Amino acid sequence: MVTKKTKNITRRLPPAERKQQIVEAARRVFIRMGLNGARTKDIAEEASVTEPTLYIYFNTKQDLFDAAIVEPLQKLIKLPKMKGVDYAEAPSAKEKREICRTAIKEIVTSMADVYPLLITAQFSDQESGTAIYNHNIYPILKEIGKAASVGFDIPDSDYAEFVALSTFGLSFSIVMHHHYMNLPLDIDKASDRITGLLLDGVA
Amino acid sequence: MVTKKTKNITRRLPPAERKQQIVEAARRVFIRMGLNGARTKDIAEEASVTEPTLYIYFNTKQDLFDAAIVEPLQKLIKLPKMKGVDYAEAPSAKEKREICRTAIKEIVTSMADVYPLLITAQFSDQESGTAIYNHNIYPILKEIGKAASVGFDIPDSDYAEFVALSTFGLSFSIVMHHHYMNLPLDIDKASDRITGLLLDGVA
Amino acid sequence: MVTKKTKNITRRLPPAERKQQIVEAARRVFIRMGLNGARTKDIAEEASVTEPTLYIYFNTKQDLFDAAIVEPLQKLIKLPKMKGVDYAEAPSAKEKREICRTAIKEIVTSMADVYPLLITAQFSDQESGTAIYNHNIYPILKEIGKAASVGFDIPDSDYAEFVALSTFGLSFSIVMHHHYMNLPLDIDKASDRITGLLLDGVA
Amino acid sequence: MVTKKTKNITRRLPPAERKQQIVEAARRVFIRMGLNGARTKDIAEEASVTEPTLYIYFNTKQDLFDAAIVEPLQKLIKLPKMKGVDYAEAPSAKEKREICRTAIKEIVTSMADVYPLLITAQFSDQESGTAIYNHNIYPILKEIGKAASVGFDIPDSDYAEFVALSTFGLSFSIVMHHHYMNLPLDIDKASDRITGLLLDGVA
DNA sequence: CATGAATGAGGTTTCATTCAT
DNA sequence: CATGAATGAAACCTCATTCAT
Repeated sequence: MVTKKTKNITRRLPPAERKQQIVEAARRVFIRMGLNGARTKDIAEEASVTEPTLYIYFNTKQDLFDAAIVEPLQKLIKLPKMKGVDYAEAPSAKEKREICRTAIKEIVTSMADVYPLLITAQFSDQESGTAIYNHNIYPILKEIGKAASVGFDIPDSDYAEFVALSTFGLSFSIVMHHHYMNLPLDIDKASDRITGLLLDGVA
Repeated sequence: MVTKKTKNITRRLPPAERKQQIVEAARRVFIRMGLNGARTKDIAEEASVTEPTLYIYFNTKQDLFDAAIVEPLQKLIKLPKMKGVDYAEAPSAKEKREICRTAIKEIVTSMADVYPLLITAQFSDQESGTAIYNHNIYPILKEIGKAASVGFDIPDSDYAEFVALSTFGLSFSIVMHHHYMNLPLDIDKASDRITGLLLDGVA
Repeated sequence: MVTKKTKNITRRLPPAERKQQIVEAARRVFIRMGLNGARTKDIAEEASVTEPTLYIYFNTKQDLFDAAIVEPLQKLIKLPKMKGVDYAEAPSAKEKREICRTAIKEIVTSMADVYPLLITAQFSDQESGTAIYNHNIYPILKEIGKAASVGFDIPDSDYAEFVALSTFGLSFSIVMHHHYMNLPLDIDKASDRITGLLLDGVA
Repeated sequence: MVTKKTKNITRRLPPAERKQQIVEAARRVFIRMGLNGARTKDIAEEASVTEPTLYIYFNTKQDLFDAAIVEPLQKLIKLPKMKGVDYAEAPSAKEKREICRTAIKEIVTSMADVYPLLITAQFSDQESGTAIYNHNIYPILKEIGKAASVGFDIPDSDYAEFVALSTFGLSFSIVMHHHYMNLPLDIDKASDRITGLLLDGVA
């Protein structure tokens, strides 16, 4: 008697699900290995499909990278909706501080989500790094700068940009630290500290 | 008339010079393309030698990467000698501020030099990123933290670490900005601003 | 009119067949050129596949060498089942002689099959030659020696070993001769002569 | 004070000596690694010279191989001067046996010297193997055959050739055994045994 | 004569991608 | 839709050999 061999991999998934599965697998591998270090073979294995299947859903490895890393990065990086207007209208210092804290918490939260994508996309090579910075990061910084400009009442747009950059740098370094030390990130604590630093300097 | 053919590339350089030339070419290419994106062919062309010549001086591409990126990174990253002791002894607030400014200027200067190496080594893949962070970056941060702890009179070592991390993040983001916007970096101005932020918060 | 281009090589063979095809091609090339003289390019051409295809079925050239030369050598070299026991029990001289002739015929037959593999594996370099001799040839010789010891009633195991070695040498040289002179080998005639020489010396 | 660096390698040897030194080094390396496995780098190191120096004395690696392996092989392989004539004239059986033993001793001695060269040249690839066999080995075998034909009074030249081949095979296998088992070869004992086998068969 | 520096040609192996089923 | 088989292109690296000193 011959028994039919059955593979343990999922066959004939609905296209959307399969695509999702591939994108997520690709993301994990790209984050681990970078664009050029990742092998389509590894992505396929991670997604429990064969390599040709990748090419049903994506034309090239670069497309897959875009779908797995660049697009979600762009989506996530837009999220923090600055409430500069509200901020300007807040009368008391205490309220101002609270609004600021909330905004920074949003930024830190976003950074925590975005960090692996960011460093994967941003630092894969100089050219795409520059592109990402110009098209995706800098515009956000300018928005944050504007909000800061209104919120902190900074007329000097150059200094406002510096403040925005600082917010980015502070969030980035905190998340980086927890990332490489493999520590859980207490977002509230981090946001509080960053807010404190920004408003008053080192305690 | 037949003229003797002469190649326009420099032949028969002393080993030390040739090696230097190769290392510098490799650095440029690795910074542009990353470890996995860089091609030995490109490095050879950039250095005006043939590929086999690379292998006279280095056994593998990885060795070349180490010599071109990792080793100088490690050398440069050690430079900023924190003067926490001096700082503690400084009596007046004004003097303290000045010492702090000097220290930060050193850090920013170092960051400006180190930035391309840092992102090339740190973000080529997760594994080496973690290694670099643990062996090269975090120890420095702890030193800066100690200096900050003494200088700012911070008893909480966790918070001191946060301050060190902040210094890193602020320098990093400023240098990053100028790097991708292809702008010259005014180190004095940047240091002043960072110092101001750290000591007093946003103006 | 444009006709669909079709390659004249067999595509999409079942793996077992393709592997077999590659192994056989590799064997021919290795026998012709030796391990270090053989080029994967030549093997691929001989097998009517491209070089990468070789690496689907074998990890390295050495693996291919093992599969094409070493493994069949080990398999074939085991075949001659000595019938020393039968031999001892054979009563008459005539029967003894016949049993001896049969055994030697088996050895010569085996040698004829094995010869190209043997010299390819044995004489590619000193190290592997020694390994093959110790692991594959000498054990067989010891077995033959034991059979001879029983069959010819030789108490001196050292002399029995010499007899075994002689059988090997006689078969080897005969097969070698026909191999290089490109002559067909008459196994019966060869076996008869060797048997005669071993039992009675030069006629 | 700068001291002049002095290399520890011998410079400016008389050409003949230097050539000799290179040939011997090459021989050792070729015997160990085979023609295609040997690296000119290894040969140069073994000879304590640099690679270009090899090319002062030899045009190609193949030339060096010929000088180191093929030529000495051809020289040594000619040595055993068969004394077939003497043999025919020897009257008594005992004298005949003694002359035979002497001849075989010469062959075994020659084989012991020649063995490493023989397998290196003969089995590096099929083509050169065939060439060596036809030009260097077979002619000798024919001579030995003629001597045997006279000495043993064998009219059948085909059988005489078989006897010559047998002498070769017996010597070869004995020397091979001692070579791979790394045992000293007792030439007298080996010659006695081979003589005995050839004249009388297994004792 | 001998070498240090360099290279042309080519080796094995990898990888993203395609084709036929 | 998914795969098993195969490949073109090119990667890293090696090696015999040459050139200028």
